[in-house]
Amino acid sequence: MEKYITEIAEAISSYLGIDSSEIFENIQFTPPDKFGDLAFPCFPLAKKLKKSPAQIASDIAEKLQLPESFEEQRAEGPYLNFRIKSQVIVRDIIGLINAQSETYGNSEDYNGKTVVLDFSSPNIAKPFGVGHLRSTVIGNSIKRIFQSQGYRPFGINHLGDWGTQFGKLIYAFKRWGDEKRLEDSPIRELLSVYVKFHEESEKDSSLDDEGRAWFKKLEDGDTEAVELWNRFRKYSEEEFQRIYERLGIKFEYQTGESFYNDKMPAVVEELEEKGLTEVSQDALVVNLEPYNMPPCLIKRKDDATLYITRDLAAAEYRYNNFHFDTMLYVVGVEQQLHFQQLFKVLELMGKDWASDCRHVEFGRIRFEGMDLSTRKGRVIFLEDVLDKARDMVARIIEEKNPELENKELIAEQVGLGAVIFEQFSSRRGKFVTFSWEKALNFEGQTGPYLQYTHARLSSLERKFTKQLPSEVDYNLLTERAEIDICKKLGQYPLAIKSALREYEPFFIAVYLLELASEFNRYYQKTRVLVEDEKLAAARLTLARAVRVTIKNGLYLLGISSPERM
RNA sequence: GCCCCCGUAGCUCAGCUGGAUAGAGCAUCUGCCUUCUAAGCAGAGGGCCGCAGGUUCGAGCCCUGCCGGGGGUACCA
Repeated sequence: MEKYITEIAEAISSYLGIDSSEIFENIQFTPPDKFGDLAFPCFPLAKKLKKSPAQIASDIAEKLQLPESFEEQRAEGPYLNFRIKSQVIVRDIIGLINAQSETYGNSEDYNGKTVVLDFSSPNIAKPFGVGHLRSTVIGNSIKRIFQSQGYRPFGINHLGDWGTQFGKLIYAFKRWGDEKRLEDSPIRELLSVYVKFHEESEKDSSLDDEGRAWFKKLEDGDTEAVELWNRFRKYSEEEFQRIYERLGIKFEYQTGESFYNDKMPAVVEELEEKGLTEVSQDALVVNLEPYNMPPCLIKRKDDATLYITRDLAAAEYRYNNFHFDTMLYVVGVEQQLHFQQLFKVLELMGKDWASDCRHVEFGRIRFEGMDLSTRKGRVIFLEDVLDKARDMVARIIEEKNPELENKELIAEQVGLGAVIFEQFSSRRGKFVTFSWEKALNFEGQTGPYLQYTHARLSSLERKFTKQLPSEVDYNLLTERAEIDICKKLGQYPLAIKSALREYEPFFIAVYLLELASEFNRYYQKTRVLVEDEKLAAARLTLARAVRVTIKNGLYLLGISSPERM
């Protein structure tokens, strides 16, 4: 599609003597079914040329040499509209998708660049709840999107394996925990003592000091504390690993916060050397008042470190080791201030790469109007959600397609498709309310809808038993719907580019739904495998282009595309 | 108190750097399975785009105020 926009931009540019990139920016898609395909609104030129937009449009329309891929240009009020030659677009797009297949949509725009993504990052010793799903799934998708455009990605699972909460947990386990229960069901036992701790600390705030004291011991290497912490960590990692495997997610690094323990003193020293720190209320802070922010706490009054201290060390370490061009933190909005402080302190330290760091924030998952809260024990285990989705799909398969092979595998893939896709059903900044009804919906704008479309198209290809002619005659695709589908297919690379620009996988989800829906409308009333073999071949090629594009797009979202379901 | 985000159809959300008649899905109602998977398709109803001003040739989108909701705000992450 970009190719055509460029053609127009260059033609108008040489006609008017204006920079073509400026025109390129202004060219837009027309509202569907009217006014051709691409439009150039003439409003911005009105002042410069001292003529009305409508006048400018008709002037250009009359005199401009029609760019070669177009069959028509006309002025419609203040808009100059262009219609692409349908044979050209059909040949170009289907030809391209056929040739590129699995790589359609990929580009080398960012070859040689490196991106670091900090995502998922659950806290150890706590269950992996639906709350963690968002960062995990969004981060994974952004990673794939960046990779598809040439970036070399480093996905880092910055496990929350350090901090005061572990002091609390150690204290709580020593006081209320049970060895046997820990052996049998580690995460549930840890959750239960953690919840107990927060119940009790409501009544007796001295418990918080106990927790802090145990964290201090842990940081100082106390044997008992370290031994318990190690066990908590081991149990959690086993649980997480199981879930990541199910979701098909891999990290280049699983370096949690504790990894940076020995790297913090250097950062603290550097801050002090650069004169950025001061002691306030017995704590070591960086004063950020000039920037309208509360002070950034580097060390507590008992000398123990804080979250941000570890993040500073981590950022420095990552820059030194990966030399990233961009670093993305896929973390909830509620940590916005934390990241503003982090980036500001890095900037004050003179790290010029601070401006390459970005907080990709997303809205939290709520449950029935309330926030999920680990502290209060309000958790929905992600595994339970995935299991339920899988079982529900299995039931539907039993009902609709009992002959299906590999039922369990496909039920799992489709269940995951539903749960994952739901995370892309609105912009990432939105808060989402978890409901079983939505998570287990397989109709309408859902993952299974796309997977189903893909499966039907796969089946179509299986049913075409004849040999595809080596030269498919694209000129046979003359129906309006067929040409429109090609135009839509051509927009796929643009959807990826805007998804990348705004760290917004949602754009790809929307695009795929539009594509699938447009194709399904066509497919409902037009038979593909017709008697006329040449026509059948041409339509089948179109169908395959749609299937491949859906599959590629679903991959970028982290969803698999079964061929039968 | 201060800072940030949100308010569009009954519900959940789109609406690209302001641009051509505000769009989907769910839910409700009505049709379509002797032909490529009905997890599909077609159709219907449903909107002072929170309220009030302002900027502009043009505002759901930008600015100001107000109302309503959410989040953050020094020893949690």
